[in-house]
Amino acid sequence: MKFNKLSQLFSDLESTTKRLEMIDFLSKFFEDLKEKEDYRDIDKIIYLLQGQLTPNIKQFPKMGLAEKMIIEAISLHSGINSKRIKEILIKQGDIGATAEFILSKKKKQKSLFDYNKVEEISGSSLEILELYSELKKIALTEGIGSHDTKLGILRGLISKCSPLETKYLLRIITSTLRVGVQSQTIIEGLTLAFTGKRDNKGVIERAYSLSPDLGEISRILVEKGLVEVKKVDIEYGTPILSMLASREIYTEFTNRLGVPFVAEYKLDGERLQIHKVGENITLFSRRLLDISFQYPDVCKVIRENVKANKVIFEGEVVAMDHFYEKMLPFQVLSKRRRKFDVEDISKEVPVCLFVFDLLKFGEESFVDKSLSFRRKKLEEIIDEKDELRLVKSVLINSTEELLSFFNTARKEGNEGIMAKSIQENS
DNA sequence: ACTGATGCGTC
DNA sequence: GTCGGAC
DNA sequence: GTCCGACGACGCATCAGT
Repeated sequence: MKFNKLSQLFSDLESTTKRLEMIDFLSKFFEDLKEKEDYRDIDKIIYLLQGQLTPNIKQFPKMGLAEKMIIEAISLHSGINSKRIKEILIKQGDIGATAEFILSKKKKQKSLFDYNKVEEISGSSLEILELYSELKKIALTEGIGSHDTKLGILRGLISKCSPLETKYLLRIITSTLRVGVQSQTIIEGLTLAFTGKRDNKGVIERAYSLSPDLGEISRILVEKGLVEVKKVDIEYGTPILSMLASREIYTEFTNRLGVPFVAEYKLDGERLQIHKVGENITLFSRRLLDISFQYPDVCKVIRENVKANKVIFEGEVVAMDHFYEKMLPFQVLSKRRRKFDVEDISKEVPVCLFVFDLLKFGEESFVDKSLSFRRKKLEEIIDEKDELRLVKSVLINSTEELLSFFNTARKEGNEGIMAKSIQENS
């Protein structure tokens, strides 16, 4: 598929704020692929729609280009100095629109002198595959001179793009595509186009949350059907999407959840999803980056104190004082977010992993098991240590109990508390 | 070898 | 992480 | 209530320029 077709979709999506209309644009676009049975680029199209090059679970580098660098690129390409471009940027509001504005002027001028380059001017020839491989090159370029190399590749791309295409190209590069759709809306569009019924959304949503690669899910859907999408399950080595909490006044907990419910400390640290396969420990961040290298001490304590050959679980890693008595605030932990001198800093800033959930044990998925069942299993398999504990969790029966739990939580340096329903399906 | 600008990812 | 807009 | 995007603080990595 040509990039101009995708650009047109971006443009359509951007033209409305109505979700239903966006879903309609998406499903029409997908139905067109369906008619032509042209699924070759489906995964790449999905990634680009998400404003990304690869799904988060692929540990692929970022572009390393953002607004300031793009201004340089536009400047080089158009001959307009960067100060002037910044002025236009303020007026236009975004870097993509700025480029579109400048280029459409320039190309008009150019066409007066150079009739031979009509194709270049219309910019309609760029294949998504080519765009994609060039973008990958930009992301993979590193080291001395990488700056210029990246800009060089980008200039090449811009010269093959129409102003409209350039607009979205630059937005993709700067991670500001913002056409109003993200995973949930894309899933709706896919569901409608390829299953005909919006009710099937849950199937795709579930598959995506357990294997967060929407490009791959789409491919399964179009090539093998919904039946195969249903079979997608949590796997070792593939991090699942994090369940996010929402903020609420804690006195509202009883109203919403009824009693009893479970309350846990909300810790001021960094969330980790841990995959243990034998001696092999992988730690994933909330955005599914593999950050195992950052916490060798955590990996070690898991290796030695989690009595399960294969297991996936979640916890919050928190900075501790040297006696492992007091939890320290997030800023202290953030010193651990580094690539070099990892061993030194891990001695300087000790941490404790507070485990709070179990996702898979052996070959058995725990994602649909009840909270108490998951907790019980965790208690069985984890030998608590200074550096590895289960998060404090209690059953709350009354407002009085809630109040006192909240107060102790705050006293001990927590951010607050988490409330979890004890219903089976949550 | 050092510094500032830029980019990135956590909360 | 928070916030607010659109639906 | 759901979804998306705009926003901020902080610390570290990388690279260009010197």
